[in-house]
Parts: sequence; C-alpha cells; structure tokens
Amino acid sequence: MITVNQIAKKCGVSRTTVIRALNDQTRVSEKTKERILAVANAEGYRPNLLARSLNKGRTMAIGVIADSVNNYVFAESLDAINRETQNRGYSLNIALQQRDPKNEIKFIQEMADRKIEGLLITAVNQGPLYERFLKSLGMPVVCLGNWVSDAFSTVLVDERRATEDAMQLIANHGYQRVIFVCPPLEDEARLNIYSHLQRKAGVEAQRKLFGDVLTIGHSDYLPELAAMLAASQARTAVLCSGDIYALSILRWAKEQGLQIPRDMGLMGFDDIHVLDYIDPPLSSVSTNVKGIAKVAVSHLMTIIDDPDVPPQKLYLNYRVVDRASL
Amino acid sequence: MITVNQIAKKCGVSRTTVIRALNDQTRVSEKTKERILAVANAEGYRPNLLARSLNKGRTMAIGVIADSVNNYVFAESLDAINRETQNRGYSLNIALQQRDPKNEIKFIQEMADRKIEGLLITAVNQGPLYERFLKSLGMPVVCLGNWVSDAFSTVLVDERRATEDAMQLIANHGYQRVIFVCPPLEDEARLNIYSHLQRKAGVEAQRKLFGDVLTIGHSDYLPELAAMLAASQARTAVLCSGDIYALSILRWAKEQGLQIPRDMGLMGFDDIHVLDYIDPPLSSVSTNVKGIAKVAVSHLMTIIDDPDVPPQKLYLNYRVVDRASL
DNA sequence: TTGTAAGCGTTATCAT
DNA sequence: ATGATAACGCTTACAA
Repeated sequence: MITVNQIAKKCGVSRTTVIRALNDQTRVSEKTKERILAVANAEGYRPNLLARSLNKGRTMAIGVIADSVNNYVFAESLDAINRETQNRGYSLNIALQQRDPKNEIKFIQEMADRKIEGLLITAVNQGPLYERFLKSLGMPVVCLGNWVSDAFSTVLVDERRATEDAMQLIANHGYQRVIFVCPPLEDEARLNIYSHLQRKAGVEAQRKLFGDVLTIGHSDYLPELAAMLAASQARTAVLCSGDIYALSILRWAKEQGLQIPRDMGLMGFDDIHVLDYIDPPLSSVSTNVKGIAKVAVSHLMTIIDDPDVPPQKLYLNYRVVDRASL
Repeated sequence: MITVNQIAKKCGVSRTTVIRALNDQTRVSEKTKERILAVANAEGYRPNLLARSLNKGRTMAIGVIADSVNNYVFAESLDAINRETQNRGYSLNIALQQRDPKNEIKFIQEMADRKIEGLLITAVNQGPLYERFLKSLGMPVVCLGNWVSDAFSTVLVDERRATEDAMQLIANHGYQRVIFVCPPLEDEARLNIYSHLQRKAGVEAQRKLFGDVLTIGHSDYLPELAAMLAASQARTAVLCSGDIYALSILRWAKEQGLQIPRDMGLMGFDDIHVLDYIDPPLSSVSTNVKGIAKVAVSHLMTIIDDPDVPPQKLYLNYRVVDRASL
C-alpha cells in the first residue's frame, strides 16, 4: 500500500502538494497534479482512514448495540439502520450484548475507544451508574425502545397506550379474562425492561375491562398457562409481550388441540415480519420497529451535527393490528 | 479526554514512562507507577484505539458483508459471527449490500481503507475482475456459502449433493413431479448466485427419478406455479431454493384451499429458525448457517494469524430435514 | 528506572 | 504554485 509520503518522494514533490492533488484542491499546477494522480492510480493509492480520522477527529462511524438477533426485532431494525447510515456515508460497528449488562458496557467502551461518533442503543442496563457511564463518553447517544434517562434522546412508541388499546380491542372481542405473558419481568431487578414494564402498566390500566387479568412473568410460561386455562371457563385471551412468545404459545396450543381463536384468543407484540407466514394470522401491536430505527439514525445524525440539540423523547405511531387470532 | 502526553506532563515524567505504567510493564518504579495510575484513573484515561492501531498496524476489527437481513439467513449467521468474534476480542464492521454489486465493492473498499484485518463475505459479485479486486486488498478473505474463486477460502455445504438428497427424499415420498422454485436464477447473468446454481444442478442430476421436473426462475412465481399445478394431475412436490419462498407458497396454498402435503408437497431450503413456528412443519434442507458462520470466523482468524495457510474449501455437514410437508 | 527520538499516515497552517 | 513544520495519540527502539 503506497502512502502520500511515498508518492511525494516518487514525484519529487512535498506531501502537501500530493495531498492537494489527491483531494482535488486548487493550488496545484495541472501538470504536477496529473503526474501525481498518474502515480497514485498506477500504485492504487488509498487513503488510510485511521490516519485521516486521527488527524481530523472524525471517523464517520457509528456504533449499534442491541441484545441479539433471536427475537427478530433487531434483525428488522438492522436493515433500516444499515440503509439510513449508508445513505449518509457512515459505517457501522455492531455488537450484540446477549442481554448481559457487563457485555454491554464493555462493548460500548470499546466502541468509544475506537472513536465512533455516535451510539444507537437498545439498552439492557439501567440506573444512575449506567447513565453516568454513558454521559462520561461525551458522545451522542440515541436509545431505541428502551428508555434509560432523559439525558439521552429516545425513539419509541407509547407502548403503555398501545397496550391499553390492545386490551380494549380484546375486550371488544368479548373476552372475559386476559393472561399477560411477559417473561422479561423475571429480570426486572437486573435488566432494563422499560418497554415491557410499559406494556405491563397498560395491562393494569385496563384491568377494569375484564373479570380477571393475570400475569405470567417468567420464561417457563407454558405449564402455568395450561394451569390457568384449566382453572377457569372464562373466555380467555393471551396477550404476549413479544411475538415470539405468541408464536410458541400458538404452536403449543395446536399440539394441545386448542383452536384459536375459538378456544383461546392470542395476541403478540411488535408485529414482526414473520407473522406474514403464520396461520392463523396473529393479531399484534406494531411497535414500528423500522420507523424507530430510521428516525433514530436520522436523529443521531442531527445530534452529531449539532450537539446542542436537547435530548428528547421522539414518539412514533404504533398500530394495533387485528387479525384472526382474537 | 486525557491523553498519554497530558498525563506525562501532569506527573512530570516522559510519555514513555506513562505508557509503561499504563500497559503494566516492568521497568517503572512502583512509586511513579502508582502516581501515574492515580492520575489516569482520576481523569478517566482511555487509550485512543485509532492512534494505537495506526501505530501498531493492528485494528482488531473485521468486516462482514452480506446481502440483507430479509431472508433471515444472515440474521441467523450474525448471532454466531458476533459471538465468535467477540470471544476473540475482535470487533465487527457490518455492511449490507442489498444485492447491489456496486454497493458491495464500495463497502469492501471502505472497510479496507479502515484497515480491518479480515473480511467475511457472502458475495453478490463474481468473476475475474471481482477476484482481482479482492486480491488487491491484500487482506484475508473468507467467503460464506457463495463461492467466488479458489483464491479465497470458502465455507459452505455441498448444496448440490444436499439437493440431490432432497430430491431422493421427495421421490421416496412417491411424488411424480417436482417444481423447482428458484427466483434468484433471474439474476444469473448479473449476480453471484453460486449456491442456487448448485441447487439447480442437484435438481437436474435427479431428473431421472421423476416423470417431470420443472423450474421456475423468477420472482413472480405464484401465477406460473398455479398454472403448472392446474396443467397436470401428477402428484407434485414444490422444492424451493430458500425457505422464504416456501413460506409464501404455503400461505398461498392455504388461500387456494390446497392441503399440504395432501394436494401438494412442499420443501424449503436453509431450515431457518422460523420454521419452528410454521404449521404444517415444513421440510427443508439445513445448510448449517450457524455452523458456517462459526467455522468461517474461526478460519478467518487462522488466516489472519498465519497468512500462509492456503485457501481452501471447507465443507460442513448439511442435513435434510423431513417434516410434515412432504 | 527513566527519557529521547522517530515513526504510523494524514491534514492544516503558515511561509515562500 | 509549492514546501516546511507541527499536529492527531500512541508505541518502540535505543540511550542514559
């Protein structure tokens, strides 16, 4: 790999001149410029972006932190994030923390050390220590979905109200009982599960619409669900805090010979794209994953360009999608 | 952000001494070391990884290029790639080319300019020009699934034989006719569709097992499929070069009132995780997506550590998964 | 034990 | 139109 210095030597000029030729500046004679460009092309010169970044203080890179790709929510974000950042000439550093808070901190720190210019986080950490840590980076941060602190912009939908609307829809369908399946609750003390807590609050707020509202807050939810269903004849809908849970319950219900929605209503959350292929079509709440990603990138760019833009909560539209599972 | 130089000034020592203290080297007195570390901690010193990389010639970063996340295949790779690289202390640059060859070249070049140490590609480009381009980077490259040239290591499964086995399975189920749905074929001239061509070759090789074998090689496959089904009473299985096509055909079949497998056999390819939730359970060919990702990372690390390791094709096991759709 | 000097490759400023 | 110099922040010989 040839460098500016080597081109300079080869052409018998100073590196300043070479830079001017390469970066298409004015104060070079046409002749030397041509000579320099000829050499550069022949040798396949490419700027060393590390060096350039070090010098300029700009890397044109941003970092993305998410949990994992298993629940398909981040997978759908990624396409949008990728598109939006590429359009703007930024490149992407990505790390999945696998819902491990220590991991998250480590990766964020590492990215900061690499001088990314901004950070997109779906945080699994929470609390004042984490907030201080993020602040200490002195870097634009935008949170996706999971709120951390008002010190950082967050792009989200109002999941509490979305859940209220979903509950209303379930009530309209004539269900007398709701079972809210929300495995992340088991990590409430340890992890940031803001959006799930919002959903839970929405469920609570609509308690009055039903004879009974139950919550299952751990990963091994099928046995308990079975017991609950057996314990009452009330017409029941299961609302899941995540489509993936709804899918696994759907599969289980089929195994049990339960017909949906005849024997049990079922509703998911997030409206991941996969639902297109599910039978019966699963009702869900679109949390606008792609929209959030798009706005988050765009807002991050805004903050990068003008750090004085105050942090804000950007609420996007959600959509309650009634299909055939209720 | 405090730097080594500033710490040195603050402690009244040379930067060399600071480095020695920070990087835990021996030739510093305990006293000065403590003094330096105290300042470093108090000020929250963090090494600038750009500077370090520029100096050392190592970035500990690798690049990943894939098509998109839409078909879920790459989504499943990503988790594995992420895990494997993180274990080894590497960080990840990712770009999705959206099946645009120009994009791909641009992103690879950009990553090279950023001095990533190795590249994982699921290539959409092909041919000698592309090969030369990749070689010119002078960088370890490992291809995933889509073969480009014997000059680069490729991790893959033998999709031709996998398809032959799948065809045999279909024959064993008593089908008289196979319709091979492979939309990527429409891009044969323009894009690298190596793995789909392998699958097609596998289909051709087993022609003899059936009365009739047809191919649909474009994206608007449903109308043609309908026509083919209407045109013959022969017991027919549809083999799709990708689970996502099988899923959309399954949905369509249900709309048409076709029962699977009674009225039509159906088989996908890749065995993406989503199939867990599909009813009826879809037969497929596991192309070992996670295994490929894992081995690819591991092999890339090997090449990075020892560039003299010759390029090779690493074949992993595939698995024909017979479920209830045949 | 500590320091000096040179270098990684690029860019900006100020002279000439 | 061209060049000299310093700077970005870190590291590594090589001295002392």
